[in-house]
Amino acid sequence: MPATERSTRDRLLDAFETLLVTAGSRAATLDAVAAEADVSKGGLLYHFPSKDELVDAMLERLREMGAADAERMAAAKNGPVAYYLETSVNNGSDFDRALTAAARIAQENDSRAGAALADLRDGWFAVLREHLGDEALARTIQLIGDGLYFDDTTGLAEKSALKHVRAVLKRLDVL
Amino acid sequence: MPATERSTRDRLLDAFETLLVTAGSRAATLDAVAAEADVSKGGLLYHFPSKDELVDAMLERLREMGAADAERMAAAKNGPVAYYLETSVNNGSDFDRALTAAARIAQENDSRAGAALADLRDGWFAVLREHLGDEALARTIQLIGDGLYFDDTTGLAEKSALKHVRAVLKRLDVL
DNA sequence: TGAACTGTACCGTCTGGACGGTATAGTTGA
DNA sequence: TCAACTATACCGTCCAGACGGTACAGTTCA
Repeated sequence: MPATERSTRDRLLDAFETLLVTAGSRAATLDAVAAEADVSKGGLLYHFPSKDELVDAMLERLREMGAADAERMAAAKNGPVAYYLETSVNNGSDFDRALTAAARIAQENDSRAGAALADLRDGWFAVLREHLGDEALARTIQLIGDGLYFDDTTGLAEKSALKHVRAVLKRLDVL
Repeated sequence: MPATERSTRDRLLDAFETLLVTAGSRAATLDAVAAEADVSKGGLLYHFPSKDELVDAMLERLREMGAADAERMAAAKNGPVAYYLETSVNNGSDFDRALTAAARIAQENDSRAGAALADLRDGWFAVLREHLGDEALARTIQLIGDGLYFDDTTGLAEKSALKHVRAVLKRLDVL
């Protein structure tokens, strides 16, 4: 196991996420995932004996990334709110991709994915609420973040959205 | 076309939407749609010769509902903002179902569905902006609506979210 | 030391079922 | 009579998953 390269296992999870994000869950077949990762189907099934376990592994990796993100948010230089809003718009990061992939699966009524997303959201909200000391404001900012994220993932993001949000939050003395 | 009952055509579109919303696009097969609507598969294909035309008809019906909704919003008794926020949370209405169904399809990278959703959003934004005379505020409120909608459709809506948003918007003298 | 063996990491093929769509013959009610 | 269906059979394709290999790096032990 050389530490220098991305492992086959990770490459398979990357490929699964990429297909979910760029083409939807219908297109994320085992064959397609294997091809995207340049691995044979047999190789994929060696690492993940079923599609279900592929999903589980993806969500597990997402949870790890989410916990790390909440920590970075709490310690962010310009404060948690600015960090949260900036990271709510899609940067093309691994974390964004994992998040969007999980949302795709959640929409197929997968309770595991729904639970993972809920836990991530709870983590962010805890930081916002702790920092602001104001539940109404924390909830509202979280909704704005959700809106930014939703617009991005549905491909209809308004470029100036973040600028407008900042202007309004300044009126509320939050930024 | 008797006005007293829902036509078979409408029942088929209803069934298609219901399956998309409750089980995701993978589950919305032609067989499943026909069964949900209590129509034979042949009957379904009589009305919609292909799945593509079923999608087109659904989006067309959505656009009609959307235009009517924007009109109601502009003329709402308590103002467009209150109307917009209230209708951003899922009421289980036909319109909500159609909207969510279209979002499901849009996420499978269907450009028709994406365009339909974009047009709906543009309609709402025009009303918000006209009423508020403030682009930053209009964009922010639209983002909050998007957030409310997103949370509902991913099954993790916070019950008190609307109340909190109202409190914050009052501080901004919007409500 | 080196033959026998073990475990890990794959590859390529096959099967059974589901899905979209076609076809066609028959039924029902205005 | 004719539009609006029902019912059933079928076809080609795609997909999840099972299966039987292969390659090869270590380990064991006589």
